[in-house]
Amino acid sequence: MQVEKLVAFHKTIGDVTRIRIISILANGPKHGQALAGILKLTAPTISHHLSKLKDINLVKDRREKNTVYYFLNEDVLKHYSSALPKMVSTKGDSNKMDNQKLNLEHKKILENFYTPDGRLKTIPAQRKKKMIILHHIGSLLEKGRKYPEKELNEFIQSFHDDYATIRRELIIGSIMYRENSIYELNPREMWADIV
Amino acid sequence: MQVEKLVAFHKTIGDVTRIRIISILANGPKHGQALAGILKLTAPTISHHLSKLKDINLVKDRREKNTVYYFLNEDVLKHYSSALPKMVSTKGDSNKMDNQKLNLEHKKILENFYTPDGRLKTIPAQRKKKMIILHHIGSLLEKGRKYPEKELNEFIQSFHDDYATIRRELIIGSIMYRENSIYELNPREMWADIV
DNA sequence: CCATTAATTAGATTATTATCTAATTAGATG
DNA sequence: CATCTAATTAGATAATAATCTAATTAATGG
Repeated sequence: MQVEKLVAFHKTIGDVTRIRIISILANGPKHGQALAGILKLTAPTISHHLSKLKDINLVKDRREKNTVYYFLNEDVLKHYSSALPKMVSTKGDSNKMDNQKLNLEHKKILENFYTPDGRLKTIPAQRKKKMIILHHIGSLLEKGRKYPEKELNEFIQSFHDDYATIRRELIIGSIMYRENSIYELNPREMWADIV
Repeated sequence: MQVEKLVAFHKTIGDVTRIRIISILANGPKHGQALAGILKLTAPTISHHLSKLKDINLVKDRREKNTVYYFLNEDVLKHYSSALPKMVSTKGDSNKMDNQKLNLEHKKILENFYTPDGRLKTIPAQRKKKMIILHHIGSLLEKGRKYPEKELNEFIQSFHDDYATIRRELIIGSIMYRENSIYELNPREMWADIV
């Protein structure tokens, strides 16, 4: 999924007239004049909106004699509507834990070291616990993305003020690698292209 | 569900920067500076977008010391994302038939009198069949909405050219009622406010 | 070929909005 | 109280887009 398409979908849906058109077409195909009549808009305006809806493949048309019937492609609607919620629950902390059936021990450790706001209380001293935390932080970075050191610092700082230590640990634990002060994560996460 | 809210939701989501913010917040809370750093935008710009996201309740915040943490309200995301697909499958002809376990006889009658495009071939002469067709047309109108006669004509005309007859039949069959040339349907359909 | 009807395109207007800089507010801390 | 940092607000600019009228294209039917 490219972000642009997802954005285009929502941008197209985010208009009262187009939502009304979708709502009408949900009852079955209609031709342009009918839509214009129901919505009290001119034909060119309807044409304009239909063209946008066709751009994202949400509406298809079929000519019959002189008039063109427009109808919904429900698959597109379902596909893009579910994209964001799916992303959030795949990517989000707690849900991901559930998905991966992360064992309770890990769960507890994360809960113990994080405030409810997602900040680290302290950096675990125990190696095992520390690795769990580091992997977790890593899981929140984006695969394939190159992070300048300054940017990585800022990111880590949203968890803990001692970003230097954590940054070093990420390298030592080989969760990230560095090249000319540019940091990158090992591939793990989907949705890399969004952030 | 008011249309305005649904539109506002999609309009808000339909922006690259805001999608990216959502994607970031899917990993857990972040503060404004962090977002600005990651997205390489200024603080006021981030503030602007967060304010829009807060308007639709998709993002909440909590102050901690001097910095404000923003986090996603996933319920809102799921709620509004599912609204349109739900509407389409509830409202759409074939699906509604399935839902209501409309018996095969009705189904056949509807199929016999409708073209695949949703236009009426003829008005059934048999009373029973006529009522099935009329109820079906009524089911495509919106509960609680007042239809001026002209508008109702246009709507009916998208099914059949003889709108006068059908309009009269809708009244006789008490599917609609009229007051000062304003027509209204008996409550039946959800999503009344969209079309 | 001409007339009709439906749909699209062109062009103009108006409204909305994403982004920036500069100024302001709000807390925290020395 | 003075200072620092984070966030918001104000105001400006430039881009996008919704809608209309007028003109054009497409297909049908006599």
